[in-house]
Amino acid sequence: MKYCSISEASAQFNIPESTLRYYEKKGLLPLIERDGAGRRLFSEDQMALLNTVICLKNTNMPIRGIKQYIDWVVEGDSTIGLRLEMMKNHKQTVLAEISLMTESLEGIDFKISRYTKQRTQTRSGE
Amino acid sequence: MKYCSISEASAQFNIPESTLRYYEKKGLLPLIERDGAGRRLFSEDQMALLNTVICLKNTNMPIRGIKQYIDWVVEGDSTIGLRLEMMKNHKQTVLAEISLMTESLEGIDFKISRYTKQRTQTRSGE
DNA sequence: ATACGACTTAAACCATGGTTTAAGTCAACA
DNA sequence: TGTTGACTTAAACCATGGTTTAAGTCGTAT
Repeated sequence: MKYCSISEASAQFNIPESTLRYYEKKGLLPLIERDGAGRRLFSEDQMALLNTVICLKNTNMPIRGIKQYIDWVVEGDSTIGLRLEMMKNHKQTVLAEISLMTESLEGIDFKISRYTKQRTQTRSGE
Repeated sequence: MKYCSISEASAQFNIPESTLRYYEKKGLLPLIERDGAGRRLFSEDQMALLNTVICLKNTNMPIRGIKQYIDWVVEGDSTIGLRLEMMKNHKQTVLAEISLMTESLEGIDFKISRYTKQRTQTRSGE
């Protein structure tokens, strides 16, 4: 099993070391081992878990939601039902967010096309 | 021309009155008129502008970005080129955000399908 | 005329998600 | 052996985006 230092984990996920320490403190990266000098060792399992944390973060799940999920992962198989329900709910939340952004983007596209015309024709408006 | 009170604007866009006041204070809603008692009057133009502000907010443009845009709107036609450039850039930012979310959603879908199987079969894993 | 509801302000407060700082430890290399 | 670089901690600090509070004003219905 290969281990990563915090700087390697930071580089691989392009996340500041300070953020990784913050995530550990918040309970998003539990059970991280240490070497003899107290330095963090990220196992492959931890790197996979970090990847999951980042997926959830990328989809705007709040820290305490991610923590709940991680707590359930640590708790074991008995929480699979809860995790499944959480992921299904989260997926719906994310799809709604994407829809809202996509819809709002139409308003932006409308401005782009209006401004594109106006720039050459010299007209007025908001 | 019909005018809206702050409570009507709040209801129409489903935004708290406190947030509308905050936006005005931040310069996102300039030139809002007042009645004899000092109460805000939202004209149709202001409601249209508020709609634009909300579009930009829905797509996660920071307040100071929205303010810059609004400042340019107020400044007039000479800023159409700047506004066009801003909206084009913003569109790319939004598309990138949507891509990241969509991509991260795949990791979530993977968990959903794994957990769905595991729930009936009793297996182990993260 | 008075009480109510809707509005006003400035300022304080809050949550979220980090980032930065200060002081210190340790391993390895010159 | 001593200095350098990577790491450690706790705590302070910061930005963003509001929300809440306190105190007061106005118009209208009773």
